[in-house]
Amino acid sequence: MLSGQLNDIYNMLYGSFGPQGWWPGDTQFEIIIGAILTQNTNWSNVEKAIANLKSEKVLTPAKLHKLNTNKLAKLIRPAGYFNIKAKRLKNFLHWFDESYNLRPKNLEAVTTDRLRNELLSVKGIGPETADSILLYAFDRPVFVVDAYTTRIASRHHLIEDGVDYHKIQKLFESNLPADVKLFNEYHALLVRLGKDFCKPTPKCDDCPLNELPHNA
DNA sequence: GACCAGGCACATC
DNA sequence: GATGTGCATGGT
Repeated sequence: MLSGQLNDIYNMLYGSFGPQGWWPGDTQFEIIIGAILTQNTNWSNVEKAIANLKSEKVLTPAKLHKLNTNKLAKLIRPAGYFNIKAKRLKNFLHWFDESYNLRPKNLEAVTTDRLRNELLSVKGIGPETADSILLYAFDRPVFVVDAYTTRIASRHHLIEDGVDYHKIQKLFESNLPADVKLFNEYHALLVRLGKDFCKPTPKCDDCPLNELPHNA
C-alpha cells in the first residue's frame, strides 16, 4: 500500500535528518514574501533579500505596499529575477490591500479552497507558491509539491515522469492523514533530501531512501 | 565556466 | 494541449 511506503519514507527521512524547523520566517507576512522570492531560487539568496527588506524596515504589508517598485527591485536583487519578483510582490500586495485591507488576520477565516483560488488569481503566484503560503503561513493541511518532490517521487517510482502538480499532490494527500505538522515536516524533509542527495546529476548512490526494502 | 537553485507567465506550434 | 523561453543572482 502506498500509505505504508510514504510512511516508511517519512520515517527514514526524519530518522536521518530530524526536524527541519520550517518555515524559516518570523511572521506570516515574512513567510508569504519568502515564498514568492524563493521561486526557482536558492534559499540563501532569499535570505539576503529579506535581510535587505528588514534593514530598510519595509517588511510590513503597509510599507511594502507603498514602496516604489524599482526601489523594491533593488532591495530584493540578491534573490534573482528581481524585476519580475518585485512586480509579483506588488501584485500580491495589491490584491491583499483590495480584498483584505493588508491584514493577515483577515485571511484566517477564509476557507482553504477559496484562499487557494484567490492566491492563484494573483499574477505571479502559481500552485507551489500558493500551497506554500497555505501550509506554512496559514497552517492549512495542503501538501506542497516542488521540483525536489517531483524528482524524488519520480526517482523512487512513486510516480511516472511527466505527472502534473495536482496528481503528485493528490498522491501524498490521499495516502497520508491531513495533518499540518506532518505535511510541514514531510515537505521540508524532501527538500533536505533533494539538497543533500537527490540532485539532478549525478544520480545519488548513498541516498538514505535506497535502504528501504521497496527501493532495493 | 558550467551547472544549479524550494516557479511562473507567456509565445508559439 | 504540449513544449520552449525569458527572467538573474550567487554558491559549488
